[in-house]
Amino acid sequence: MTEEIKRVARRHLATQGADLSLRAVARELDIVASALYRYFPNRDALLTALILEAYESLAEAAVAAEAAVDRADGRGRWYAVWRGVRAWALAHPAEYGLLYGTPVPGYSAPADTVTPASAVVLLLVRIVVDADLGPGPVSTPMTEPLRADLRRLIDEQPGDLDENRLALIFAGWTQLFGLVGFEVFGRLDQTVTAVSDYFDHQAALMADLVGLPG
Amino acid sequence: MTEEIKRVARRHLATQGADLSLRAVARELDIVASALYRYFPNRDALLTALILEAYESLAEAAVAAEAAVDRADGRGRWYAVWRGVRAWALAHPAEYGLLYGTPVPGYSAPADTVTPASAVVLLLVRIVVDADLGPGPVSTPMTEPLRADLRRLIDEQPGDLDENRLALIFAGWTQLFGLVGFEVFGRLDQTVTAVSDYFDHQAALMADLVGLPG
DNA sequence: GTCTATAACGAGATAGAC
DNA sequence: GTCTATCTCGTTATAGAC
Repeated sequence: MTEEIKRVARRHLATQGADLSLRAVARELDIVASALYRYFPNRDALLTALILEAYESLAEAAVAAEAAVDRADGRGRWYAVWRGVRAWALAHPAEYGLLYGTPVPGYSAPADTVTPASAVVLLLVRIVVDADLGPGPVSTPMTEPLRADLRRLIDEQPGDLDENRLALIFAGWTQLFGLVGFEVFGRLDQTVTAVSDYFDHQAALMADLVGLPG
Repeated sequence: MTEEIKRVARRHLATQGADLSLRAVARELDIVASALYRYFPNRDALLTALILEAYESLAEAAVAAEAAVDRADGRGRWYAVWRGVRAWALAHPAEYGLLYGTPVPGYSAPADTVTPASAVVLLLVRIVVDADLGPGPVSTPMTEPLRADLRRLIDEQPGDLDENRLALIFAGWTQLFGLVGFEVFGRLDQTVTAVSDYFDHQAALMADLVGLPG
């Protein structure tokens, strides 16, 4: 039954936009709204469940796309993650909005969502680590607090990576979700028409910036 | 009176998150909620007015920040726009969400919002044009449809610019709003603590990528 | 015990009559 | 401008069915 509720709620999100109505979900299940409270203590709990599911779904899509590429082809893996994230977002725009759009008013994400939220960027990090590029170029000096932040993140991960390279990966990560957000939220509509080409081209630009050979 | 309503609504957006309650606005104005319909046909019309105002406010902030820098200092002007956009977004998070977050369900932005929405990217373009960098590096080949898109955009603008350079500027533009979105929507919270330093560093990385000297 | 329905509260957007 | 009425919503207390 919990699964059934989530399934319907997910579909409502997909068709109706960010508004999720408990009453509408219950109506479709031929159930009264208050009956939902047997399965979820409140609306936020249902939202949290949907958010966690969405993070996992996105991560699965990205991992699956990336896994289909030859391990030695770092640039191919990079492109695969980018395209995988974009394809998932276009197929699940409302869920994408839930994850990366305006936070739901009055809703604060529990701490459990931090780990699944970082799956994609970790994938990008792994690709670059596998490429074994050596220390990154010191294009711009870092302040000490920033360097400490990045070192801390590097220490949590296996493999060889320095702060400069990580900053470049983060640029790629921000670019990826910035671009997908622009497209999903319609902010590209009157500007670029060849969106797929544009996306691929930007993916290549950022792969260059990160230093992936190819 | 219309101005009064907008003023109060803007303040409500700023303090209360994305939820805009007509009743709350009316309550504060000591009138009844339905009286608002004398000035705005519905909630969406009020939203449209707020969105247009927000675009203008953001553009003004960016222009003002950029105007304070020596015309010859391209990199300084680039940084000023980035910091100006970030400062505005942090000061007006709900309005930022209105402009760049999840689209309001059932609300579609009228065409009037296209021009004010492009003010910031035009500012970035102008800075790069003023730097007179010559043709950009052909880092990655473009498809013909993409090249046509970019040429069309270039033709709408004065100055000397080629497609490759414009693609790099767009990367900077996406990066800027991706980064600001991450911060405003709290997606950076458990990752980077020295956010200002991180932001400045990314601004420098993208200025390098675009080719601004300094 | 476990689930569901009924009814209610307070909040909201909106339409129409005055 | 107001007031009233109708619709939505999340949520809870309570009562009843299996």
